[in-house]
Amino acid sequence: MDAREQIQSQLPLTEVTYFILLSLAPGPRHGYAIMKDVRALSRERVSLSTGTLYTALKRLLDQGWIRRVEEPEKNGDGRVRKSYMLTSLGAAILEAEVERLQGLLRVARMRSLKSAA
Amino acid sequence: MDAREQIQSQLPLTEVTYFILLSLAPGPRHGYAIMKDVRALSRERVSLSTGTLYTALKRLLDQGWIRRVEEPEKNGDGRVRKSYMLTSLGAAILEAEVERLQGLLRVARMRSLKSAA
DNA sequence: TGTAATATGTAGTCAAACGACATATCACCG
DNA sequence: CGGTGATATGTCGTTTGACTACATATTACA
Repeated sequence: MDAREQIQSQLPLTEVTYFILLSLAPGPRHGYAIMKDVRALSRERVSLSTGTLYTALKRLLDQGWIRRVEEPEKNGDGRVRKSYMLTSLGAAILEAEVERLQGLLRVARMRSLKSAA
Repeated sequence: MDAREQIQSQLPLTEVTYFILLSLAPGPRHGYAIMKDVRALSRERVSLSTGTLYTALKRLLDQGWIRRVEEPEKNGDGRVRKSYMLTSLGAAILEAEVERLQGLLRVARMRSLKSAA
């Protein structure tokens, strides 16, 4: 199995996974910031519960799609916030998912769905 | 809960559900024809197992998204093929899902995913 | 001092896709 | 006439992952 097939076999992403990866696309974020970002990105439609978020982050770490970022930035306090960033694998999977989504809309247009015009 | 919220609460569709509904968008089809159509629509990527297909069809019937079509067309033989068509609810849900997918791609563009350009 | 926002996590449940299995007919070829 | 592949419909058991509920702790502000 080549790299492309390896990636394709992970698709489709769930909506939750898609939004988490997309939230990390511009740069590192910690869990709670991801929650707020996803809510904003989805126009309040997707509100991650903490159960969903942290089990998803654990899974994404195991899969090697994201990794922990050591935070040099202790903002005065000593609080530890665990930040995450995309790995190159994670970024590749996100790109592949975007292409898959485009394919879904392409076939909707083929089937003359007015909303897909 | 108004009609729009009723529909929104059913999203996101799974990929399997999306393709089945899309396969029925142009008109009635029976199970096996749906299987072949989905395979073609997805460029061989999505190959429904019969376990997936028939349990999905049963669920979609229960939900009232599709309904059985009485087949007047017995093609010479007496074989019974069970055909299905979209209900107006099913069609509305498919349209809403197309709009959701467009939203997913819109945010990917916002995040400068090159593949979403 | 209390309450809302920030922040991270676990446990148990449920929906749905999947592979494996089962059955039957039809068309065609050797 | 017998076999094989396509057509056609279905069940069962497993696994994945999202969800709700629960649990804990800090910070900021009124």
